[in-house]
Amino acid sequence: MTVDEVRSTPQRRAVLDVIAKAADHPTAAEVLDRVCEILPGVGAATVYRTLGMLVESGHIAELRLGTAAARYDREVGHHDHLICDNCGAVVDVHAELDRHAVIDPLETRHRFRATGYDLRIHGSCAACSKANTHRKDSANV
Amino acid sequence: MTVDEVRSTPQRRAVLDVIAKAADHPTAAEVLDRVCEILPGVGAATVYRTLGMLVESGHIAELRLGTAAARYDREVGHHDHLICDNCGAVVDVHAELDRHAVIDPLETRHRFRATGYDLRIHGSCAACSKANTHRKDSANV
DNA sequence: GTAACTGCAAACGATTTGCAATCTC
DNA sequence: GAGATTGCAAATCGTTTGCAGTTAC
Repeated sequence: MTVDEVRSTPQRRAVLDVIAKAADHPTAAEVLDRVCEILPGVGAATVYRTLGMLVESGHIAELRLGTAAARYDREVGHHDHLICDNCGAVVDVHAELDRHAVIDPLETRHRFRATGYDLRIHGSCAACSKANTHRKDSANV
Repeated sequence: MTVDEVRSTPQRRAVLDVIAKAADHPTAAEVLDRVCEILPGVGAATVYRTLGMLVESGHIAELRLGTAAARYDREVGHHDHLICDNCGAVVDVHAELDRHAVIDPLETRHRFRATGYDLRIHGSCAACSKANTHRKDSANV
Protein backbone atom coordinates (compact mmCIF):
# COMPACT_ATOMS: atom_id res chain seq x y z
CA MET A 1 0.00 0.00 0.00
CA THR A 2 1.96 2.96 -1.21
CA VAL A 3 1.09 6.58 -0.75
CA ASP A 4 2.24 7.46 -4.23
CA GLU A 5 3.25 10.88 -3.06
CA VAL A 6 4.68 13.39 -5.48
CA ARG A 7 7.99 14.72 -4.23
CA SER A 8 9.47 18.09 -4.80
CA THR A 9 12.91 17.79 -6.31
CA PRO A 10 15.33 20.35 -7.72
CA GLN A 11 14.81 18.88 -11.19
CA ARG A 12 11.06 19.25 -11.04
CA ARG A 13 11.26 22.74 -9.68
CA ALA A 14 13.60 23.65 -12.53
CA VAL A 15 11.28 22.26 -15.19
CA LEU A 16 8.32 24.08 -13.69
CA ASP A 17 10.35 27.25 -13.55
CA VAL A 18 11.41 26.99 -17.18
CA ILE A 19 7.87 26.41 -18.37
CA ALA A 20 6.50 29.24 -16.26
CA LYS A 21 8.97 31.64 -17.84
CA ALA A 22 8.60 30.38 -21.41
CA ALA A 23 6.64 32.77 -23.55
CA ASP A 24 7.18 30.61 -26.62
CA HIS A 25 6.15 26.97 -26.91
CA PRO A 26 9.35 25.02 -26.26
CA THR A 27 9.87 21.40 -27.23
CA ALA A 28 11.03 18.89 -24.63
CA ALA A 29 14.57 19.26 -25.99
CA GLU A 30 14.41 23.02 -25.57
CA VAL A 31 13.06 22.64 -22.06
CA LEU A 32 15.94 20.29 -21.33
CA ASP A 33 18.46 22.84 -22.59
CA ARG A 34 17.00 25.58 -20.45
CA VAL A 35 16.73 23.33 -17.43
CA CYS A 36 20.39 22.39 -17.79
CA GLU A 37 21.32 26.06 -17.73
CA ILE A 38 20.01 26.40 -14.21
CA LEU A 39 20.71 22.86 -13.08
CA PRO A 40 23.42 21.18 -15.18
CA GLY A 41 23.40 17.43 -15.65
CA VAL A 42 19.67 16.82 -15.68
CA GLY A 43 18.80 13.84 -17.85
CA ALA A 44 16.42 13.89 -20.77
CA ALA A 45 14.32 11.12 -19.25
CA THR A 46 13.69 13.22 -16.19
CA VAL A 47 12.47 16.14 -18.26
CA TYR A 48 10.23 13.90 -20.34
CA ARG A 49 8.86 12.25 -17.22
CA THR A 50 8.25 15.57 -15.52
CA LEU A 51 6.58 17.14 -18.54
CA GLY A 52 4.40 14.07 -18.80
CA MET A 53 3.31 14.42 -15.20
CA LEU A 54 2.59 18.10 -15.59
CA VAL A 55 0.45 17.45 -18.65
CA GLU A 56 -1.37 14.64 -16.82
CA SER A 57 -2.09 16.86 -13.87
CA GLY A 58 -3.24 19.68 -16.10
CA HIS A 59 -0.53 22.13 -15.09
CA ILE A 60 0.72 22.58 -18.64
CA ALA A 61 -0.64 21.75 -22.07
CA GLU A 62 0.89 19.70 -24.84
CA LEU A 63 0.76 20.88 -28.41
CA ARG A 64 1.46 18.62 -31.34
CA LEU A 65 2.00 20.06 -34.78
CA GLY A 66 3.12 18.10 -37.78
CA THR A 67 5.94 15.62 -37.51
CA ALA A 68 7.98 17.72 -35.14
CA ALA A 69 8.46 17.18 -31.46
CA ALA A 70 5.71 17.97 -28.97
CA ARG A 71 5.63 21.53 -27.68
CA TYR A 72 4.63 22.62 -24.23
CA ASP A 73 2.37 25.50 -23.35
CA ARG A 74 2.12 27.09 -19.92
CA GLU A 75 -1.33 28.31 -20.94
CA VAL A 76 -3.77 25.63 -19.89
CA GLY A 77 -7.14 27.32 -20.39
CA HIS A 78 -8.83 26.76 -23.73
CA HIS A 79 -7.32 28.81 -26.48
CA ASP A 80 -6.48 28.54 -30.14
CA HIS A 81 -3.30 28.91 -32.17
CA LEU A 82 -1.98 30.90 -35.06
CA ILE A 83 0.75 28.88 -36.69
CA CYS A 84 3.24 30.43 -39.06
CA ASP A 85 4.02 27.82 -41.70
CA ASN A 86 7.06 29.80 -42.68
CA CYS A 87 9.01 30.25 -39.45
CA GLY A 88 7.13 27.87 -37.20
CA ALA A 89 6.06 30.50 -34.69
CA VAL A 90 3.00 29.64 -32.64
CA VAL A 91 0.83 32.34 -31.11
CA ASP A 92 -1.86 31.76 -28.51
CA VAL A 93 -5.11 33.48 -29.39
CA HIS A 94 -8.74 33.38 -28.46
CA ALA A 95 -11.02 32.76 -31.38
CA GLU A 96 -14.63 33.83 -31.19
CA LEU A 97 -15.98 30.50 -32.28
CA ASP A 98 -19.71 30.18 -31.80
CA ARG A 99 -20.12 26.69 -30.40
CA HIS A 100 -23.85 26.71 -30.89
CA ALA A 101 -23.52 27.45 -34.56
CA VAL A 102 -20.49 25.26 -35.24
CA ILE A 103 -20.36 22.36 -32.80
CA ASP A 104 -23.98 21.71 -31.87
CA PRO A 105 -25.17 20.88 -35.39
CA LEU A 106 -22.34 18.40 -35.79
CA GLU A 107 -23.12 16.75 -32.45
CA THR A 108 -26.70 16.26 -33.48
CA ARG A 109 -25.98 15.15 -36.99
CA HIS A 110 -23.32 12.63 -35.99
CA ARG A 111 -24.62 11.75 -32.53
CA PHE A 112 -21.25 12.86 -31.24
CA ARG A 113 -20.65 14.10 -27.72
CA ALA A 114 -18.12 16.92 -27.94
CA THR A 115 -15.89 17.70 -24.99
CA GLY A 116 -13.76 20.32 -26.65
CA TYR A 117 -12.17 21.44 -29.84
CA ASP A 118 -8.86 22.46 -31.25
CA LEU A 119 -8.61 25.26 -33.79
CA ARG A 120 -5.36 25.92 -35.58
CA ILE A 121 -5.06 28.71 -38.06
CA HIS A 122 -2.22 28.36 -40.51
CA GLY A 123 -0.61 31.11 -42.52
CA SER A 124 2.25 33.51 -42.11
CA CYS A 125 2.98 35.76 -39.19
CA ALA A 126 3.50 39.49 -39.37
CA ALA A 127 7.27 39.23 -39.69
CA CYS A 128 7.20 36.59 -42.42
CA SER A 129 4.40 38.28 -44.35
CA LYS A 130 6.42 41.45 -44.50
CA ALA A 131 9.58 39.64 -45.52
CA ASN A 132 7.83 37.69 -48.27
CA THR A 133 5.70 40.45 -49.72
CA HIS A 134 7.68 40.47 -52.93
CA ARG A 135 8.76 36.87 -53.03
CA LYS A 136 7.46 33.59 -54.20
CA ASP A 137 5.90 31.65 -51.39
CA SER A 138 3.89 28.53 -50.86
CA ALA A 139 1.82 27.49 -47.90
CA ASN A 140 0.37 24.27 -46.65
CA VAL A 141 -2.53 23.69 -44.29
CA MET B 1 19.03 16.88 -67.42
CA THR B 2 16.59 14.32 -66.25
CA VAL B 3 12.94 14.12 -67.12
CA ASP B 4 11.95 13.31 -63.58
CA GLU B 5 9.03 11.32 -64.84
CA VAL B 6 6.72 9.55 -62.45
CA ARG B 7 6.30 5.93 -63.37
CA SER B 8 3.31 3.74 -62.84
CA THR B 9 4.27 0.65 -60.91
CA PRO B 10 2.24 -2.17 -59.40
CA GLN B 11 3.20 -0.96 -55.92
CA ARG B 12 1.99 2.56 -56.54
CA ARG B 13 -1.21 1.36 -58.11
CA ALA B 14 -1.80 -0.81 -55.06
CA VAL B 15 -1.26 2.04 -52.61
CA LEU B 16 -3.57 4.30 -54.57
CA ASP B 17 -6.14 1.56 -54.69
CA VAL B 18 -5.99 0.97 -50.95
CA ILE B 19 -6.38 4.66 -50.17
CA ALA B 20 -9.22 5.06 -52.61
CA LYS B 21 -11.11 2.26 -50.93
CA ALA B 22 -10.32 3.29 -47.35
CA ALA B 23 -13.31 4.82 -45.63
CA ASP B 24 -11.37 5.14 -42.39
CA HIS B 25 -8.12 7.05 -41.98
CA PRO B 26 -5.43 4.37 -42.09
CA THR B 27 -1.90 4.84 -40.82
CA ALA B 28 1.05 4.07 -43.06
CA ALA B 29 1.39 0.70 -41.33
CA GLU B 30 -2.25 -0.10 -42.02
CA VAL B 31 -1.86 0.93 -45.63
CA LEU B 32 1.16 -1.34 -45.85
CA ASP B 33 -0.84 -4.27 -44.46
CA ARG B 34 -3.62 -3.75 -46.94
CA VAL B 35 -1.23 -3.27 -49.82
CA CYS B 36 0.50 -6.52 -48.95
CA GLU B 37 -2.82 -8.32 -49.13
CA ILE B 38 -3.11 -7.50 -52.79
CA LEU B 39 0.58 -7.42 -53.58
CA PRO B 40 2.65 -9.41 -51.08
CA GLY B 41 6.21 -8.43 -50.35
CA VAL B 42 5.93 -4.69 -50.74
CA GLY B 43 8.40 -2.90 -48.50
CA ALA B 44 7.50 -0.31 -45.91
CA ALA B 45 9.83 2.23 -47.48
CA THR B 46 7.94 2.00 -50.74
CA VAL B 47 4.65 2.70 -49.02
CA TYR B 48 6.08 5.63 -47.09
CA ARG B 49 7.66 7.02 -50.24
CA THR B 50 4.47 6.63 -52.21
CA LEU B 51 2.27 8.16 -49.51
CA GLY B 52 4.70 11.05 -49.31
CA MET B 53 4.45 11.65 -53.04
CA LEU B 54 0.68 11.49 -52.98
CA VAL B 55 0.53 14.02 -50.18
CA GLU B 56 2.98 16.27 -52.00
CA SER B 57 0.97 16.13 -55.18
CA GLY B 58 -2.25 16.80 -53.30
CA HIS B 59 -3.89 13.49 -54.13
CA ILE B 60 -4.36 12.54 -50.50
CA ALA B 61 -4.19 14.39 -47.21
CA GLU B 62 -2.13 13.69 -44.15
CA LEU B 63 -3.63 13.89 -40.71
CA ARG B 64 -1.59 14.05 -37.55
CA LEU B 65 -3.22 13.52 -34.21
CA GLY B 66 -1.40 13.19 -30.92
CA THR B 67 1.67 11.03 -30.67
CA ALA B 68 0.40 8.33 -32.96
CA ALA B 69 1.44 7.67 -36.51
CA ALA B 70 0.28 9.88 -39.36
CA ARG B 71 -3.05 8.96 -40.89
CA TYR B 72 -4.02 9.31 -44.50
CA ASP B 73 -7.24 10.72 -45.84
CA ARG B 74 -8.51 10.22 -49.37
CA GLU B 75 -10.59 13.37 -48.86
CA VAL B 76 -8.45 16.28 -50.00
CA GLY B 77 -10.91 19.19 -49.99
CA HIS B 78 -11.07 21.28 -46.84
CA HIS B 79 -12.99 19.59 -44.09
CA ASP B 80 -12.93 19.17 -40.35
CA HIS B 81 -12.75 16.17 -38.04
CA LEU B 82 -14.65 14.66 -35.18
CA ILE B 83 -12.22 12.64 -33.10
CA CYS B 84 -13.35 10.07 -30.60
CA ASP B 85 -10.93 10.21 -27.69
CA ASN B 86 -12.21 6.87 -26.56
CA CYS B 87 -11.85 4.59 -29.56
CA GLY B 88 -9.77 6.80 -31.82
CA ALA B 89 -12.31 6.96 -34.62
CA VAL B 90 -12.00 9.95 -36.93
CA VAL B 91 -14.96 11.24 -38.90
CA ASP B 92 -14.77 13.76 -41.72
CA VAL B 93 -17.29 16.56 -41.35
CA HIS B 94 -17.95 20.02 -42.67
CA ALA B 95 -18.21 22.62 -39.97
CA GLU B 96 -20.07 25.83 -40.65
CA LEU B 97 -17.28 28.05 -39.44
CA ASP B 98 -17.78 31.69 -40.27
CA ARG B 99 -14.38 32.83 -41.42
CA HIS B 100 -15.33 36.47 -41.33
CA ALA B 101 -16.36 36.26 -37.71
CA VAL B 102 -13.60 33.94 -36.55
CA ILE B 103 -10.51 34.32 -38.70
CA ASP B 104 -10.66 37.92 -39.93
CA PRO B 105 -10.52 39.56 -36.49
CA LEU B 106 -7.48 37.46 -35.59
CA GLU B 107 -5.72 38.35 -38.84
CA THR B 108 -6.20 42.02 -38.14
CA ARG B 109 -5.34 41.88 -34.49
CA HIS B 110 -2.17 39.84 -34.99
CA ARG B 111 -1.25 41.05 -38.47
CA PHE B 112 -1.38 37.40 -39.50
CA ARG B 113 -2.05 36.25 -43.04
CA ALA B 114 -4.19 33.12 -42.80
CA THR B 115 -4.10 30.54 -45.56
CA GLY B 116 -6.30 27.95 -43.91
CA TYR B 117 -7.36 26.39 -40.68
CA ASP B 118 -7.72 23.06 -39.03
CA LEU B 119 -10.63 22.35 -36.72
CA ARG B 120 -10.70 19.18 -34.66
CA ILE B 121 -13.58 18.44 -32.39
CA HIS B 122 -12.82 15.99 -29.60
CA GLY B 123 -15.31 13.93 -27.66
CA SER B 124 -16.88 10.54 -27.95
CA CYS B 125 -18.56 9.02 -30.92
CA ALA B 126 -22.07 7.60 -30.99
CA ALA B 127 -20.96 4.06 -30.24
CA CYS B 128 -18.69 5.03 -27.34
CA SER B 129 -21.19 7.46 -25.88
CA LYS B 130 -23.78 4.75 -25.75
CA ALA B 131 -21.38 2.24 -24.25
CA ASN B 132 -20.18 4.63 -21.57
CA THR B 133 -23.47 6.13 -20.55
CA HIS B 134 -23.33 4.49 -17.15
CA ARG B 135 -19.60 4.28 -16.71
CA LYS B 136 -16.80 6.43 -15.46
CA ASP B 137 -15.02 8.17 -18.26
CA SER B 138 -12.48 10.89 -18.77
CA ALA B 139 -11.67 12.89 -21.84
CA ASN B 140 -8.81 15.05 -22.96
CA VAL B 141 -8.78 17.77 -25.55
C1' DG C 1 19.33 1.25 -72.35
C1' DT C 2 18.74 4.29 -68.73
C1' DA C 3 16.81 6.67 -65.22
C1' DA C 4 13.26 5.71 -61.95
C1' DC C 5 11.74 2.39 -58.62
C1' DT C 6 12.02 -1.33 -55.20
C1' DG C 7 13.24 -3.89 -50.94
C1' DC C 8 16.34 -4.38 -47.40
C1' DA C 9 18.76 -2.95 -43.67
C1' DA C 10 20.87 0.61 -41.26
C1' DA C 11 20.12 5.35 -39.64
C1' DC C 12 17.23 8.72 -37.38
C1' DG C 13 14.74 11.70 -34.06
C1' DA C 14 11.56 11.72 -30.41
C1' DT C 15 10.17 9.42 -26.54
C1' DT C 16 9.99 5.48 -23.18
C1' DT C 17 11.70 2.08 -20.13
C1' DG C 18 14.81 -0.99 -17.13
C1' DC C 19 17.74 -0.49 -13.48
C1' DA C 20 21.11 0.53 -9.92
C1' DA C 21 22.45 4.49 -7.33
C1' DT C 22 20.51 8.51 -4.89
C1' DC C 23 17.62 11.49 -2.72
C1' DT C 24 12.97 13.14 0.02
C1' DC C 25 10.04 12.91 3.41
C1' DG D 1 14.83 3.80 6.05
C1' DA D 2 11.35 3.06 2.60
C1' DG D 3 9.89 4.25 -1.43
C1' DA D 4 10.02 7.85 -4.88
C1' DT D 5 13.22 9.89 -8.18
C1' DT D 6 17.27 10.32 -11.01
C1' DG D 7 20.57 9.54 -14.88
C1' DC D 8 22.25 6.46 -17.99
C1' DA D 9 21.92 3.38 -21.54
C1' DA D 10 19.25 0.36 -24.15
C1' DA D 11 14.84 -0.22 -26.31
C1' DT D 12 10.76 1.40 -29.07
C1' DC D 13 8.16 3.54 -32.55
C1' DG D 14 7.37 5.86 -36.75
C1' DT D 15 9.77 7.35 -40.58
C1' DT D 16 13.80 8.24 -43.69
C1' DT D 17 17.80 7.11 -46.27
C1' DG D 18 21.79 4.60 -48.62
C1' DC D 19 22.40 1.31 -51.85
C1' DA D 20 22.62 -2.56 -55.12
C1' DG D 21 19.53 -4.99 -57.86
C1' DT D 22 15.14 -4.59 -60.82
C1' DT D 23 11.78 -2.51 -63.82
C1' DA D 24 9.03 0.78 -66.71
C1' DC D 25 9.10 3.25 -70.80
